[in-house]
This record gives sequence, structure tokens and C-alpha cells, in this order.
Amino acid sequence: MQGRWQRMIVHADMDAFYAAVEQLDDPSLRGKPLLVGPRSARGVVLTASYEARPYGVGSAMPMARAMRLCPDAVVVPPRFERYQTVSAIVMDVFGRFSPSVEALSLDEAFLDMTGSERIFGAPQDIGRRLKDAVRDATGGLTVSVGISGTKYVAKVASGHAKPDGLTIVPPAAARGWLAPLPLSRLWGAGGKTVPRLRALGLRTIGDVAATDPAVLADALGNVGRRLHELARAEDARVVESARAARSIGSELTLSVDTADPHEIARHLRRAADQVARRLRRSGYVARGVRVKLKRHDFRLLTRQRSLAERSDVAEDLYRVAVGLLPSFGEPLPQVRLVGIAAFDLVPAEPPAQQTLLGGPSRARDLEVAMDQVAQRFGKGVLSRASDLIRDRGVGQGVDLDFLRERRDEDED
DNA sequence: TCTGGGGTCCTGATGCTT
DNA sequence: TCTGAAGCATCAGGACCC
Repeated sequence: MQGRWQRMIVHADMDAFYAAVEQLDDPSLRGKPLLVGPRSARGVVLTASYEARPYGVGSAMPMARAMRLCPDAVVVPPRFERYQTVSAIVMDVFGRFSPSVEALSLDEAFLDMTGSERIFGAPQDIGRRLKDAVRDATGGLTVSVGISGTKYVAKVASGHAKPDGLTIVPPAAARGWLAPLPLSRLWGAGGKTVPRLRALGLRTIGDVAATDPAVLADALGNVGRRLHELARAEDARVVESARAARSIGSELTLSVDTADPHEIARHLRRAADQVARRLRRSGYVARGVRVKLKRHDFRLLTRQRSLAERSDVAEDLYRVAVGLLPSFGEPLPQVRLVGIAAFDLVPAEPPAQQTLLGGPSRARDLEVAMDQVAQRFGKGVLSRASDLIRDRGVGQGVDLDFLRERRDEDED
């Protein structure tokens, strides 16, 4: 029997989450190869169901290629709001097991379960109870669970026996357990770093652990030192339950490349609308705006600027963003992607206080009104509403009946 | 085969302040 | 007043993750 663990970290990772939710909601999809992702020509697979994976299909693969490999696959466009709803249920379950839950994305989280053996039993029991609770709460979704003494080992463990796995790695055994695993399982080593490790003659995580850290640092800088620690199962990072957002962004890959400044500005406008709405919804204001353009040859270009005043107003974000365009060169390069990110986020003042401090801008009033219109009439109408308000000039107000008609057109 | 959208973190260059 | 160094902030880009 293993002694009490100094730290017990659980990593829970939902299996093929988006695809599993689709199969849960639509029984006719169960047992079939399923790809969740946009049907657009330039789209990639977000999630492939386990039925599709034997065909060699996986996440981030271009949709066109996935369809060639698995022609019988059903393609379903993503429904992020639904995934968010299910994610909230799952995170709620995690919260019943530990007050310290760190969500990494919609479908995975760390739980600090240190000292909870008395309540929930041995690690094996904790894992089983967690899996059962998720299955019961969601109506049948499975989660893979890894349990160890550090975040990194717990994470590798959860991926070790997917789907529906449960892998326990006692801290004392962690380094030996990691040793035979391939370099690709090192968290933080990807398509650039793994080949550089190989060039040093390394093949496994154990090889990295046995290498002089000075050699790794020489080749990879700080990354090398960090990978050396991870390979030795040394990872002091704690589970952080309340992590503040650092940036909020929106970007879109265009169906056709363009260098037309008006076209690019139009996409910046759409992205600014989106980002501002999400800032308001999450209660942040931004102090800076970054514009991102991806050239036709995939080179990524970014330009950023601080805002004169912190803001969650699309007008403000857009004005700064469009002002940055000339710094990308004149004429603009042919681009395939346009995006905006708001950064340096700080919590917004409560609205009442903002009014006292000098009043919210007229543009903000309108944007908030548009949020409400969207809530009342559904999403499709929002872009129409933005256009309409702009056509008429800011301050003309919103004609709800007219918007209703426009929405009906939208839905046809 | 032809590469998404949402992020985080890190690094090197540069410019400002003391 | 000029100069250089140190420290810090900002910016652009790269790598990575899901």
C-alpha cells in the first residue's frame, strides 16, 4: 500500500468532447465516424469521433483531407454554445470533488485533491467516482482521468489510456513511468522542439531526464531547462482555480485571399464587434489592441497599440485597429486571415460608477442595446443591426420591428 | 496535403527613464 | 549638458496547446 501522497493532482480530459456531445444529442450519429468542423474549403477538423480515428483522421487535419481518408464520415458544424453548456455541467461535477479546479479549456481541467483520501478514498476510488459522476451528470459522456503528484504527470497519465481511461502514477514511480515515453509526450515540445531534441540524439523522455541540463539549455535556452525538469517529473506548478484572462480575440480565415483595405477593414469591424461583446460579457476592459494578419504564404504579421483610454467598445477597438493597417505596408499584402485581440485586460468598473465618472460613450450605449437586441431576436440579426445602425449614423436608435423583418430574411 | 480559432508564454529588439 | 549603464516597458514574432 502506497503511503499518503504529498500532493495529489487529478487531470480530467473529456473523450472526443465535441463529437461525443453531438452523438449524445443525436442518437443517429452514435457508432458512426463523425467529424466536427466547418464545411468550408479551408476548414480543419476540430474533433473526430473515435469511430473516425482508425481511418487516420485527427484534430487539426484539413477537412478536405479528412474526407478523402474517411469518405463515409458525417460532418457536423460545431455548436460552441452547446459545448459550453455541457462543459459547465462537467466543471460543476469537478467542483463537487475539489474547491481547487483549474479549467484548461472546455473539455479538460486539473483538480487538486491533496488530502481528500479520507472523504473519497484511495486515488483509484477517486478516479472511478469522478468518472461515474461525469457520466451520470451528462447522460453518458466519458472522461479519461490521470492522477499523480504533479500537473504534468497527471496530464500525461490522462492521455495514456483514452478513451474512458483511468491511470494512476504514484509520485515515487513517476520518473520511471515517464522514461520510456516518446519525446512527443513532453508538454511544451512540439513540431520545432522535438526535432531539435532528436538532433541531440535523444529519443525518449528518459533520455531527456538523463541529459546534462546545461546541454539542453545550450540548445534550447529556458525551454531546455524546463523540459529537463518535466522529464524528471519535477513540476511545482499549483492548481490555479481563478485565472484571469490575458487577452480576448477574434479572427477569421477568409474564403479568398485579399489585399483590399476596405475588405480587410470590414473584417476588422466584425472582429471588433465580437471582441467588444465578449469583453463586456466577461466584465473586462482592454488597454491595448493587436491586429493580426496572416499572409497568403502563412507568414504571421502583428501590430499592436495601446488605447488612449481603456475600453470595451467596438468603435474604439476598431478605430485603433484600422489605424494600424498602414504599418503593415502600403499596399497591404495579400492576406488569408484577419483578426483582432484585446490585451492588457483589467476588470471593468461597474456601469453605475462609469456613469458617475463621466458617462459611458454613446457608442457603448448603442452596443449594449445591440447585445440586448441580439438576445431578444437571436444572433443572426446582430450583424444586420450593426450595419443598420452604421448606415443611419450612430445615435439614430434601433427600429425593432424593422430588425424583426430583417431577422426573418436572415433565416430564410 | 495544405494547413482553424481560441488562447498562453517566452524571447529578442528597441526605446524610454533614471 | 552630455554620456553610458541599468532597469523597465513595449512591441513583434515564435512556439506551443486544445
